Amino acid sequence: MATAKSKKPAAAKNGKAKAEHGTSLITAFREIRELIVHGRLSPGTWILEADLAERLNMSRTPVRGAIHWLQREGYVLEHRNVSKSRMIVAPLTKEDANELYRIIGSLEGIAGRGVTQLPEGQRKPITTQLRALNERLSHIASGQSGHPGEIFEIDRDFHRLIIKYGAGPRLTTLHGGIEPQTERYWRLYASSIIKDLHTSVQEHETIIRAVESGDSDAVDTALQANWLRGADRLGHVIDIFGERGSW
Amino acid sequence: MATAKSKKPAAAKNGKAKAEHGTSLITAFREIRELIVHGRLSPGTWILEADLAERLNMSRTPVRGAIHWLQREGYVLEHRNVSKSRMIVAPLTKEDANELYRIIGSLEGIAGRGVTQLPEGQRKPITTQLRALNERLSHIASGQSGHPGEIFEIDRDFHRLIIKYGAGPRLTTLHGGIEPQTERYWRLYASSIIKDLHTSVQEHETIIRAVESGDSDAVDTALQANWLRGADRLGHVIDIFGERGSW
DNA sequence: CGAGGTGCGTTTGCATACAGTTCTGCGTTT
DNA sequence: AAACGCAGAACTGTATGCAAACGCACCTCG
Repeated sequence: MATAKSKKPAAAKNGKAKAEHGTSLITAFREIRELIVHGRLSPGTWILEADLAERLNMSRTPVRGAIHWLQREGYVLEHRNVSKSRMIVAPLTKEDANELYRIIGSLEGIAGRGVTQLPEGQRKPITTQLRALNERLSHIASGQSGHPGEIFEIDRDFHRLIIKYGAGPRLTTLHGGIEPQTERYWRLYASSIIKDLHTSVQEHETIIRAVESGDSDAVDTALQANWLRGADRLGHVIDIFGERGSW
Repeated sequence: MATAKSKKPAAAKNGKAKAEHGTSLITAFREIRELIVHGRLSPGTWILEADLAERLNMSRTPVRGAIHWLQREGYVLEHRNVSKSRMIVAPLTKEDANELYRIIGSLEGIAGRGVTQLPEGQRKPITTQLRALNERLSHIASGQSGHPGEIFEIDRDFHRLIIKYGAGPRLTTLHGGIEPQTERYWRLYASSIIKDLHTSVQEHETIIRAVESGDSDAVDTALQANWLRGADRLGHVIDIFGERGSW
């Protein structure tokens, strides 16, 4: 495949697929990231520029740029040491998960400190929102009703709130680059998440209380603990099902 | 400038300027980063692809990619909200410095924890190296002899050692992207660094002792404190000399 | 029969051409 | 004289062509 592609050379001319907003490069970046995160590009498989370009109805240039971005953020690795890199989708390993979760926990810890340094008038509505999200999680935990996707989204929103109010521009960008990668692992983890959900709810409750008390160290610690526990739970699942999952 | 540049269209054909190793894109990335870090591209000024391409003797394509990398890492920002980004060299502000130092301190804290978890046989030679570097700093501090560049390099090597032995691949990459940005601020700071050098030496000593004792929390805390103190000192200088420095 | 070399195909990386958009500067009009 | 509008230029973003390099397979020689 991806051999003689003289079929749609200027197919994107009539602006069919670029209907979204933003530039093609950003579109390509998001699309390819989605493909990787959702597992449509399996971990360990190698990436073909021309193939993706055709799939996204654009030229190789923006696709190329997007792949390089993804490489820098860790979604893509280069096989073979130097020169003429052959890009592969980053595999999912236990060590990588541990490192990834440690990093994001640490970053969110910083953001959590930022939240505590807001005046109390601003902190109050934030805790209200956090509590509302955690309520929903708690409700799902007791009712065993929600499907994994919903749980994931609520949890993600919970953490994003902290970033939104506690992180500066740099930290926000950094987090935005790393956070989606946790979704790759989360999908592995989804199977066994529901039974541990109450633990997560409790950890979140600890975080909220720390925010309310305004104790920076406690917030930092609680956020890191939440992620580290997540890494532990994830590591357990990986031990059972094997690395790289069953995509 | 950067107007009608029909002079050296295929000048790079004979492989004159690409004599180094690696691809052009990586070369461009390093070169432009150097230009920014060393202040030859002043903070706040806007970046012209064509101009840089001519300066580096290559086409706009790799330059373009490099600029996008730099943007993602925070060396470059886009002026004008969305669409048709006009890139500018990231300005140096007090808030940014604080955020930057907090982030890198946190990341090195993780690496520090990693170091403490090595078996003692491997940890010993590391502390020896750390001590040797700190000796040199201490010597300079008492003799008031070294020039700022040397001090910077020794301090950088100190922190890089911790990354080298305590960080995984992800953390190493992340740190490698962020660390050079501290140099931009360090140059601002250079003027008043020598008189505070003994403080830095003491902080390093604390770090080393924490590593020796194998106390993860202590190492983490000590590293973060070192960076936070640095940010404080830097903030003081910025208050005096004004933002954006006197490049 | 095995091992090493060579040649071809595929793919990446770079350069350049082209189109769209925005900013600037000058002229005209009120 | 000042302000608004138009025209022109310049810069960014994208597409495509071209060359070199990597990998694989086949063929040949020991």
